[in-house]
Amino acid sequence: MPELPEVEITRRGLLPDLAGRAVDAVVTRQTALRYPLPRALNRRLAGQILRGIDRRGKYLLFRFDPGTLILHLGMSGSLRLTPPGEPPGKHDHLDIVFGGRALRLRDPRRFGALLWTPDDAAAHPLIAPLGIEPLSGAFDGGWLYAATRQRRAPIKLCLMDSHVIVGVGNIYASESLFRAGIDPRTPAGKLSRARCDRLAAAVKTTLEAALAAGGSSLRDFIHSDGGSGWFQQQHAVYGREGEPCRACGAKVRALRQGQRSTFYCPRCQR
DNA sequence: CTCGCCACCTGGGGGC
DNA sequence: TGCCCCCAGGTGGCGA
Repeated sequence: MPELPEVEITRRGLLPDLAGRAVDAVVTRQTALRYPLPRALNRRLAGQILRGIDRRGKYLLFRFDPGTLILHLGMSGSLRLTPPGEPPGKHDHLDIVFGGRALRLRDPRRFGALLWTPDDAAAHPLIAPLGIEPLSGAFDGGWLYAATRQRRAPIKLCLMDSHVIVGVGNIYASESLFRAGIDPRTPAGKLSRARCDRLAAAVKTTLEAALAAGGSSLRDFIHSDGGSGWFQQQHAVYGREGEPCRACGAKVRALRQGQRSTFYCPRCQR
């Protein structure tokens, strides 16, 4: 489910409610996520103050004095704050209780991950190899051009490789390539410098538009009953196979790349 | 190093 | 109704 904008919206929504607050208890119901849940979370965190929530790629980093809780929402994970006493649902695997309210992790597919590190989270084996942040100033056409020279893989797969660029998932990869007018099958190393400029700008614009859309419904999202899911967005090509391109009217096409669906406009994207 | 493929898991929808 | 197959917004780990 979540790509970078959804993860960032979650972070921003939780931060003002939770930063500086002490954990009352941690309640674990299902320990089999992508990795087994860390042991003794309640003993480790009870009484500890949440110092801050950072994000690296799609990982959320919950900072405590003794260490950092590293959370990835996988494909179906979500976090929200529940009112006191609300009973957990079937896929609510973990609660971190702050003053009666629970920060509740729901993840039906259990592709999510929760890890604990007493050390610098940036040095953790899952965090250290991550690629560039697409919304950072360092990410631009020049960077993208240099990073793709040796790559023959299709540009769409390259965009989704978290060891190259973080946070761009299946939806926003298709959307960004549409915005840049680039065929998703183009070998990454064949992109000209000018096209890299356009693509880097398109990635930023696409993610920022999603952030803005989510930001407007942020409070509802974090405090909702969870049934409303992620904010909706008007996609240009994603999920629109056979429908007319919003720009030129040609039929949007779908194909498979790396066992994932790609959507593109055959006329606008060359 | 780069690549292509598999794995993990549950649920929903369509076709028969 | 039921069953079976396919699909789903991620990514680590494997072998080539």
